[in-house]
Parts: sequence; C-alpha cells; structure tokens
Amino acid sequence: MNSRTKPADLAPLFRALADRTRLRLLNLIAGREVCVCYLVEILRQSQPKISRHLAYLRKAGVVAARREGKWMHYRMERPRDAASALVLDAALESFKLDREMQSDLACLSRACCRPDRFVSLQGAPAPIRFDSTAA
Amino acid sequence: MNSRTKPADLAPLFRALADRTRLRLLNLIAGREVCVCYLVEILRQSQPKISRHLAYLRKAGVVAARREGKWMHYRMERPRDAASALVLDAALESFKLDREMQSDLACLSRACCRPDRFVSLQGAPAPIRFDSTAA
DNA sequence: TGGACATATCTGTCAATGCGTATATTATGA
DNA sequence: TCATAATATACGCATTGACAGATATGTCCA
Repeated sequence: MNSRTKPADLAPLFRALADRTRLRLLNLIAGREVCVCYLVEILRQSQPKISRHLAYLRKAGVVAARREGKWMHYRMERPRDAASALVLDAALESFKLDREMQSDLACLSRACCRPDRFVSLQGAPAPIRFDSTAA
Repeated sequence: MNSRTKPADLAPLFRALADRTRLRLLNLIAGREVCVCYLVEILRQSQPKISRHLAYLRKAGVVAARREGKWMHYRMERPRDAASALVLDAALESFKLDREMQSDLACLSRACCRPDRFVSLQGAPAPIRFDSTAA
C-alpha cells in the first residue's frame, strides 16, 4: 500500500458498495462517462431511484458528476487512499465474471450503437470512453 | 482473477464489512484463532453485541467457529471466490495503517502475555497464531 | 417569461440493522 | 441432576436505507 495515502475507515465505502443497484451503476460507469438517461434506460428502473443511488455513490466519493446542459454525466472517482482503490478494483474485477454485469454492458453497447431504438435516448449524449474498456 | 472460481455477487460481502465493529473483529482474528472472551475484552463491548456481529460475519461466510468446551474460537474463512478474497485482502491491508486497528492488536498482544491482568480472561484459552502475524 | 425536458430531492412507508436487556443454549464439574 | 460459566438468541426500540410517487430545481428554447 502506498504509504503516502492517509488511512481511511473502509466501513463507509463498504456501505456504499453494499447494494446491487449501486454495483450495477458502478459497472456501467467504470471506464467511461455516462449520462443518467442511459443508466435509467439500461437498468430499467425509475429515474428517482437511479438518481438516489447515484447521489449515495457521490456522497461516498466513489463517483463524480458533470453537468452538460440538461444532462448530467457520471464518472468514477478514484479513491485517494490505496486500500479503497484496491477494494474498488476487486469489485470491478468481479464484474467481469458476472452475467448480469456483462449483460448490462452489452445493453449499453447496443444503446450507444443504435440510440434511435431507445425512445428515451433521443438526442441524449452518448457515453464517452476513458480507455479501451468495451462500451 | 482465477477463472476456476464461481462468480459471486459482492453486495452481501460488502454489507458484512460495512460496520466498524465487524471490521475490528476481522482485524483481531486475521491470522489467528481467537476466543470470544478475548474479543469482548479487547473491544470493551457487550458480549451479546460481539456475539451478534460474529454471527453476522459467520452467515456471510467470512469467519468460521470451532467449539472447545465452553469456549468458541473464531477464525477467518477465506472466501472461495477470488473477487471476495481480493476485497478481504484489501480490507486487511488497510488495517495496517489504521491506528485503532493497530491499537486493538497491541491490546490483544498484551492480553496474551499477561492474561492474569484481565479478570475476564482467567483460564481462557489463548489465541492461536496461524502465521507470523504479530499477536 | 413560460413551457418542456432532464435530473434531483422530498415524503411516507416498510424492511433491515444496531443496540441493550433478558433469556436460552451448551458444556463443565460437583 | 444442579449450579455455573461461556456463548448465543429473542425481544423491544431507535436508526438507517430502499422504494414509489409527488414535487422541486436547473437548463434550454420559443
């Protein structure tokens, strides 16, 4: 562990990750910046519910948001301390073997290629990849 | 990640780790098998509270218990899937920089050397180290 | 300025969790 | 079998978190 990082109580981070919906959101915004409307569309859950979980993740410092006109873009926020980063990495790693997580990503991929097929995504800004992660 | 392991939803594990008392218990039984009475003594919290948190960790598959007469010994249980193991490792790693966690370990160490100083530990079986971890 | 749209927050309800107290369980030993 | 010790569980209460539904906020555009 990087000795330059300040020690952190991991309990709050674990609380933030202790919900399946929040993990699915993290999976979707790992490696790219995604508009809320995409998250609502992919997870097929109510907009207030998605928004509340995003707010929870934001308060926990795991994600950050950027406004662009009417749209809000969410991206992952790398924790400042090494232990939290390791935990997050382990979570992301586990998603690769998780059928639902991969299905969510595939769905996001389809939505990006053919946004015209999703009524709710007309005119919405497409997710922006940060790296080579499939999206 | 080891491809032989079955994928697991990490949310239940995160819920198990989302409590400071449970993290402190994990810290104390990492690397050795500890009797409940020591945990009650070190954390200075009520016996039912400690027992309840241990039961929570047991149900989450993070610790296992062994009875020896009147005493119950708890030890860590390595998760079968790689992602959970990584998360747990990250948590244990973070404890090394955590003042309270180190203080708890030092306290356990003192209790082991001089159990006679702790009324509640008279006759109690001492923790058993699994490896070179200080105890 | 007044919609319309995207997103956030509030409200009330319900389930889960944490805690202290009391009690049950399991094992030991007389 | 009874008393005692170590630990676990049950109960009642307070807090937190999840949810749906309603409403507020912020932005764009006419």
